[in-house]
Amino acid sequence: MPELPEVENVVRGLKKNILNKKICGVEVLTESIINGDQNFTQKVQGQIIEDIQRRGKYIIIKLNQGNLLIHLRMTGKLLYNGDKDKHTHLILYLSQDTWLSYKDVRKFGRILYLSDSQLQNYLATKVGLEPLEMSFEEFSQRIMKKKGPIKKNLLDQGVIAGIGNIYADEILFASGVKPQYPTEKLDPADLKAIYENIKSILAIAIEAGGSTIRDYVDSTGKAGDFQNFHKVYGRFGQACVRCNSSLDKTKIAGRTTVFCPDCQKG
DNA sequence: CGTGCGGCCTGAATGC
DNA sequence: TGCATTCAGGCCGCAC
Repeated sequence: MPELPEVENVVRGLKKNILNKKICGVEVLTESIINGDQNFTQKVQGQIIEDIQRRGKYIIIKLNQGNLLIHLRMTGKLLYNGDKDKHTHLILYLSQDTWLSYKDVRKFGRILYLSDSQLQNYLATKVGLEPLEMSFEEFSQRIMKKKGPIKKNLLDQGVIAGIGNIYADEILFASGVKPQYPTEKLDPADLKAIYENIKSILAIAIEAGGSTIRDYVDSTGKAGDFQNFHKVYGRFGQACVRCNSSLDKTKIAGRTTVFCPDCQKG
């Protein structure tokens, strides 16, 4: 499930391979992936790929006119020169006999063509702070406007963009705060710890190539390593690496949540 | 306006 | 063994 570190690795891979290439042809195999946009091919064909950026969990491919806004959701993959199979939904044929394909077993992901103003509007209304760039003041101001379980608010993309289920649990374990701990009760030391761990865990995960749980790979087909360093995600019932207690499990905001009942406060 | 939940999807894992 | 059910979790849209 691609979160910020995985998406960042996809973007880095794409930058090596598709920058400045021309989109010579478009093959739409599954209409729902482009939200049924009947003019998609016409809008994209012939354009040059000028830049590739990440914003939260979104990939933005900047064209000479307009943008592709891509979200991989759970099982989406953008592959450079990848093979075509029954889960391939879109192929962009590029210059120099290369191609970029979109593969997605569950078809949750989306690839939308947006003008510059549409893109700016979309990001401004839906996507919150960029975790690797936010200041402590920005973070604490935003998060303290929220109530309820801290994990729920770390997952809220309108507050901070890019944290999903894996990294939320890992960040809160490292911070010594239970995922269900009420946001409004966090003291300054908790906030500081959570802030620092957001930055450090995401940065380390990026350098490890992200986490591969089932099938995440970057645009060159390479899996990540960070799953080998998870301390709570996927470790329900196993021993806490800090205090040796048995890790507990619950549901928060509809998601499986693993935490240590003894060395996380709350 | 905010909140919570069903729907979207498929394949792997689990239950009987 | 085989069939049915559950689970995985991001985000949208809708009901309240």
